[in-house]
Amino acid sequence: MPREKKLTIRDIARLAGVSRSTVSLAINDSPLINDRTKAKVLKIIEEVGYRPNAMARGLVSDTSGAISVVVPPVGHVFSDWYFAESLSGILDAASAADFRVAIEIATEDFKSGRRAVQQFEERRTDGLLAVGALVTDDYLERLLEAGRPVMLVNSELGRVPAVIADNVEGTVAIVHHLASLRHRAIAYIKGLDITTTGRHRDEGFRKGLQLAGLPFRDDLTAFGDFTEASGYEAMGQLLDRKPLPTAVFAMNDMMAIGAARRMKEHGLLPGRDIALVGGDDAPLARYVEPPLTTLRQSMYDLGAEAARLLLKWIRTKQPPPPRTLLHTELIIRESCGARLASARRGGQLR
Amino acid sequence: MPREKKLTIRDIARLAGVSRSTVSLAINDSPLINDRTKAKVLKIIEEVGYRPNAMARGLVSDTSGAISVVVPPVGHVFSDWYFAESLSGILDAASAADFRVAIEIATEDFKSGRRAVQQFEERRTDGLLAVGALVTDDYLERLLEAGRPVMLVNSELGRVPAVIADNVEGTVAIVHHLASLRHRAIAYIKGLDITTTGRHRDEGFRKGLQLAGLPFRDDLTAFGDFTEASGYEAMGQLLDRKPLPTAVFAMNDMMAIGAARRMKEHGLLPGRDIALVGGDDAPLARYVEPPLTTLRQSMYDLGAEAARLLLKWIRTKQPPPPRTLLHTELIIRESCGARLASARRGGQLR
DNA sequence: TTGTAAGCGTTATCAA
DNA sequence: TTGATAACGCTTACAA
Repeated sequence: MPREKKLTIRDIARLAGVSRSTVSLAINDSPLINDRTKAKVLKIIEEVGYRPNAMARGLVSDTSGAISVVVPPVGHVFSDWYFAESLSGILDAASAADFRVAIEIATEDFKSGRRAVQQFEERRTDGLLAVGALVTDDYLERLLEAGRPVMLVNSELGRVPAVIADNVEGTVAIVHHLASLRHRAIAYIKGLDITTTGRHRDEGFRKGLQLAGLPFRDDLTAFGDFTEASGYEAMGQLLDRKPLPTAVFAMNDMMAIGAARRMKEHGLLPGRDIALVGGDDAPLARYVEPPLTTLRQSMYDLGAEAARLLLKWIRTKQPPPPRTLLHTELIIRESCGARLASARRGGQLR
Repeated sequence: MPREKKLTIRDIARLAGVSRSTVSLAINDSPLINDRTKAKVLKIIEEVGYRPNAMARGLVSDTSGAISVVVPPVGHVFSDWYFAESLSGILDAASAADFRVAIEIATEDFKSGRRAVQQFEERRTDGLLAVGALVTDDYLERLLEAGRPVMLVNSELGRVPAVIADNVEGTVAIVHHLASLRHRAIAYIKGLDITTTGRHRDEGFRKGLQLAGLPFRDDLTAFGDFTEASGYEAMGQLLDRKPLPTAVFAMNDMMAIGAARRMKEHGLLPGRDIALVGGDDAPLARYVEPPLTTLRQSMYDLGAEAARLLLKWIRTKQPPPPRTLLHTELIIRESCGARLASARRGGQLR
């Protein structure tokens, strides 16, 4: 069992026969140091396996070399893949810049501001990234006002810089697609108004109808809360309408999946008897039957881009632009793959 | 914009009219300090919103107050939910103990040992938790030998302490269940040998057959790599067997889902014509058709328990027991819900 | 019970 | 180009 070696910069200085400050210059690749001296010092550092103490460095530089990612508490409307994918993007971008990533849970305690502010005041973090923040999370705005580097991943909140998916444009594309399939009566399963994504999809849906020359129909609108169960319930209401809508847009995939279950219980097969579109491109979307047409927003890309902007902000002290939009992509699968006319002929999909 | 206040222990000392060390004693709730003095100091700290600099504290105490979680690089055999659930458990347990959690990606660079060791040598982390480590990740053993607190979540590796699900017992229960449904010819879709979970399920499957008095049949064994596609392929091979097996055990859910797809293409409905069991209880398992019978191992519990043991290790300097087993649970759903006899009568499930 | 002073391991300033 | 030396903000003997 190798004994706990605890090398410091003094040891290196002694071994190299130079002073501590010379070692420091070598470590930090300063132009003030002679190449020969630097090489000699670095060689010794390599040999003995010395690593500078991050705490001591941080104490002097007043930085931590870490950013925090705030995630919603478990049980939130965003399911795991959403968080996991954005975290992957954040991790990759941060690691590339040699930053560490710490995770924080957005408990009420944290959001009340106390704990969030503390992370900065204790110099534990250099910046903060909020994934899946709600429009009610105003603690982020307070951090921003206090001059802290704070960014949002796929949500909007006051003047806090954000990287978001262009769900308005994407949902317009959904309606356009349905309209091009000759659908005139498009039902709508709307989610909650607390997420930016939801609000943008609502905006896009209405805009899309307008562009297609279709009216927004309250009688074809039902409400859910982003869960599978709420989609099932909402679809139940829509099935009472006469005549039935020929297409349904559910604001997210889980509600769409719930709606599909209700449709099938009612003897209607999505994609053959009725068109169904969701949103998110959750992993599940391609496995349900029939596979779900949906709107893909790459959470990985959103997370990575947000991390890059945050790190640049930390480095340069210059805040990024308030909004960075990333494209969404309409993923067409069997749940609305066929034209309405051919669907009516009862053609088997898949 | 409130200006950047940067309070130090000196400011508090001055405001409270005491010395810096007295403030320190108050912060750390020392018994050496007078209650009145402590109250006075803490009141001022509260009022002005002072927070001790974590770097300075860490420099003195030689601890970071953070643990690292090492996760496999994206694209690994474990899908996102696996990581996301265990991370949730780890986060909850660590937060409860007022520890922070930093994420590291197990890149080759990291695993080579250099980066992993550096995290400790730079005093950035007090302990390390590896989720989904492979049996080839021997850098963890080297860390352990160097006296670092290191634990495994649901894998085994040398003498590194681990918290794992009892997949042997669980898989025995699967075979027992199938045998009790009168299945005698149980086909087997085996995954890779690089995961502990896989090896334990293999062990449990063989043990289960033995207990049921059934032979292990090479001719009913096919191989996959834990992916949906590989399950699909493996099932294709098994469908060539005459007579067909009446039941199939796939080592994990994704392979089982692939197998189900192949069965259906072949005109066989899992749960009616053939019994199918997977493993993991992935979120997807309950949404596929028919819903999949599977073996649940709570990754949340495994993560939380591992974090608790790691933190205790850090606190007490006493390593935990080498193995902590957590129970698995057989989740019976439609894919093998009926007895073979009734299934043969063609009864509609669900 | 409180205060003084000596570190902790770096970086930065300023002479040499 | 290099080497003393003074911060950085805190904890902890040791003294008072």
